[in-house]
Amino acid sequence: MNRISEDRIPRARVDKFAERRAELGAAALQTLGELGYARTSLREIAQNSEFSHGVLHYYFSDKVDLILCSVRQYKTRCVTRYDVVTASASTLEEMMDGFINALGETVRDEAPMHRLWYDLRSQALFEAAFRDDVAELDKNLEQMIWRIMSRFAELAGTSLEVLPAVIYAMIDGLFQQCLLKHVSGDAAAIPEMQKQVRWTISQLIGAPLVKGQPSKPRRERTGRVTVARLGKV
Amino acid sequence: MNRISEDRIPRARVDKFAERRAELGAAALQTLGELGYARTSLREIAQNSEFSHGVLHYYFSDKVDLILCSVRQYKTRCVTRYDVVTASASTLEEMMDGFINALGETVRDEAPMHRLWYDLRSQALFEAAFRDDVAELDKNLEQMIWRIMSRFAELAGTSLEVLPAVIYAMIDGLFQQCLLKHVSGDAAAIPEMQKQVRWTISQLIGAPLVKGQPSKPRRERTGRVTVARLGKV
DNA sequence: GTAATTACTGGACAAGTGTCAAGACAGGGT
DNA sequence: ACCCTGTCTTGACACTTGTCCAGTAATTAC
Repeated sequence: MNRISEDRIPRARVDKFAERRAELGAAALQTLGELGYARTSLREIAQNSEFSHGVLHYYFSDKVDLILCSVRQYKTRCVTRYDVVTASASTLEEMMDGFINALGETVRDEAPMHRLWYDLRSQALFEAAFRDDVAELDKNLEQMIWRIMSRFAELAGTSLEVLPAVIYAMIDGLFQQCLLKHVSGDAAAIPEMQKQVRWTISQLIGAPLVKGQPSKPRRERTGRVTVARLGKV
Repeated sequence: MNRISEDRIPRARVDKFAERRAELGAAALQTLGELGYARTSLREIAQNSEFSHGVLHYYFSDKVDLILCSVRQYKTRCVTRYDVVTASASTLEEMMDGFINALGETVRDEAPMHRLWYDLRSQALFEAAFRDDVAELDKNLEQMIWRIMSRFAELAGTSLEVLPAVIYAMIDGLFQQCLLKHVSGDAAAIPEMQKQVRWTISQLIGAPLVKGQPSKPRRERTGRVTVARLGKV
């Protein structure tokens, strides 16, 4: 019989049940990161675990239940990813280097997990069942970025003149651009993104951290108006 | 026999062939916008056209060929979406209102097309076949945003101190956040996004267009540092 | 007109999908 | 010894998928 529809279960069994759910959720997470949502099947997930495909319907009511479970695991793993940097840095330079390095490492080492996140966020645009979890995770990520930027401002002795949603959009957008280039084989994607983020943050907190950066970047003609351009970093 | 593998075809037939490809590509575009990539099948696409499912393999070598064709159609439709605003505006206020309104209308009227775009961009993170087209479209969108922002700067008599990729990331990120909220039924999503974009652009060009906006936004405690917050707009 | 080529249909195919259920296997309690 | 209960496997189901093809209708060439 299916356990998930029951109640009145001894405490120890509940733990073991939840444990196995987490185990299968991890297998789902791995598979989704490798193949993407559109190409992930239950049998493929089971093959990435040590069980057969039938067990999935013993621990999960259906496919959506399983995927939501794995998304929630991803969430807890992800939203505190950079808090250690925030906590340990005591100077602006240390903070900047730590954050930039952590960003680069994330793209390099955890590309599958993050492309999965972007995939699921897109799925939420079509599938209502994903929206609540995606919205909550998105909010948590925005808050994480906001904590980091607040720490930057604190270390710089300034205050942030920008909305949390805007900063999040910026960092997230640059990260996403970088991720696509990175998985496309562009080796320069990560340092380029790091340069952009470094430059952007230094602009936001009004304290140029970019060495050799002129206060007014040199200009060149682009279309009908003279535009700023990133100097040598 | 399959036409697409042949050559030496009269000029008139080539046109008609391309015409039907475009027609079927449009049907694919509509279907993808409604269902998303993961749930779109060839039979579903054919049902949104006036032909049977078999015809798709007469005009397209396979599913990827068809989808790429539809993506390229989307591209040409999309990348000049806001150029009319840029061209017609002669004052900063006019430009701002025009752009903000156009953004809102896009979310309201063309949500399916744009969630499809985000879906396909996510697919490109997994499927190499999509990467070239997605990268090119992404670049064109960045340039479109850059043209708009350049026009803003021109009208404001200032120059932009920010990278094209960063502005694009910002606008795109805010748009994406808004789109998710909008399809989730949040009626405030569009005006909220419009407020954010208006505020952001006015910050970037150093000319506050937000009526009643104090030069220094009022502060409140959030966590460990005093942070800026959006004033009444 | 007829013949040839193009355009399209509808059904078939194998492979893969989510879902489910009957049974196997273990372990403990009685 | 037995049954009972929680786990897990195996195989099946109804269905969908992309792909292909024999055959037909429509169009063009002559």
